[in-house]
Amino acid sequence: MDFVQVVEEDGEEPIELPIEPDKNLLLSTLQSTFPGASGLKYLNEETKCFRGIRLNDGKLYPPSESGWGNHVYHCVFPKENKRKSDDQLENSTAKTKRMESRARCTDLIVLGLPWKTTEESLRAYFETFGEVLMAQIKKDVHSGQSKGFGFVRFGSYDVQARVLSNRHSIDGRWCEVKVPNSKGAPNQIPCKVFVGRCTEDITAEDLKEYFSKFGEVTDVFIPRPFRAFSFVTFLDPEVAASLCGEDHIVKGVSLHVSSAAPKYEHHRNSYHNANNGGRNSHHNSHNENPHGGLFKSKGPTMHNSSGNYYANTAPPPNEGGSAMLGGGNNTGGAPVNRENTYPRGNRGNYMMTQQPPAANTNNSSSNFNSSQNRPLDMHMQTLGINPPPGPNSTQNMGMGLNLNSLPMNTAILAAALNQFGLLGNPEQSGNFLSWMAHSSNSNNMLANNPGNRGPNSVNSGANTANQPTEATN
DNA sequence: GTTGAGCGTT
Repeated sequence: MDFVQVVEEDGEEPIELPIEPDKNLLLSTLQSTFPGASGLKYLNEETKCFRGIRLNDGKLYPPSESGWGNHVYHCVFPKENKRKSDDQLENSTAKTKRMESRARCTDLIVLGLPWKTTEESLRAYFETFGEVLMAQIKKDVHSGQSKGFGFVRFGSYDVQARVLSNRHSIDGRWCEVKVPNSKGAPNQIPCKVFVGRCTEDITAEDLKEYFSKFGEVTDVFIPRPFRAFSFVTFLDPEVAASLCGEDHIVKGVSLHVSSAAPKYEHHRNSYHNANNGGRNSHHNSHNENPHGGLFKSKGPTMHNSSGNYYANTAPPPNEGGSAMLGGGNNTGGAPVNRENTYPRGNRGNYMMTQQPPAANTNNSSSNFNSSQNRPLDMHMQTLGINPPPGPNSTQNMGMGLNLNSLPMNTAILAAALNQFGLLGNPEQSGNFLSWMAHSSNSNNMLANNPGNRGPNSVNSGANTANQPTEATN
């Protein structure tokens, strides 16, 4: 068997690596000794330059017909910041690259660690791939003994991707590195948009035809029975993003495009059940739960909600009691959060994306979200109004609204809801109207007198906490 | 003090 001499750094003692019968050196062979190495180079005596070794299909090829020669080869490691000029590249592969680099890192679980591996040695191992933000070993609380697994987080997605695609021998044991089950898919940009103000005569084909001029449409979903909104999924999430917030006229109707998955970042490091952008779920991503049951998938509890689709479907009439759970997509057996489901017996069991309604069901405002078993936010999206973002927004009034951030008069909203027949329950409509009267006063939308918040303001303390302050000094 | 599929006291 022939060998090639390889060093990681100049001046080190070379290590001889075996080459294959066809004279190639397997990249995996190289990486088993030099984790993170992406190639080889050697000093060309004639030019005094380093010459790179051809890599194709996981094989490193000898630099000349005569083979590897007597060179001492140097490992090449990817430079993390090499690709700063990505913006100049606009072909589709560059775009894909860009999407990847935009994707965020997640903690990775490292399974099968030797008992002896420490956080230091774990970090040292992975630092050969790139910047390590965190390396931890899970230990028994009492004994301090390693449980044989740990977590690692990288500073760049490229590094993370490379780590995930390699096998790892850490402290003499083959270990597995995976995205933890406790995470959803890594955050990605949604491919799906919400299209509000649809009329019944607008077909999926119409939408597809119209929106295809912006990019490839991979899916159109129109909930049945008719509910005045639909979802359009694009192949390219950037196309989807670019359309959000716009009005588009289809068949003479002004449709409003908005995000299908408002991102409410409750936990900074939370990628739980993050919407994967529909890329892997074009046929399974409408969150429709037609049978009125929970999603069947089980698994470790997820913390829900970042990037969950937002109340985009309601059950058919008479099928109340279903809980629309979490998330966008539940692909890959992504676990479903059961924590945020409503208790049994609570009608209008829609996921609120944040908190179940307060126990006080007599609270009039809390009923609005249950109007016809649909969250008010959904109605708002139907009207092309995005629920206001922000961690506290759905706590206002207990109903997913920060009134002051509404872009419109609540009276108009009420009228529109009535117009759409979304306030079917007279009792609840009554509640709605009384709430509207309150909120109209309190947020001065009708009074239109921003400076005046006199003693008649009906804002409760809880709500005023989230009101924008009018004078900051 | 043992072990070898799993999923993280923040």
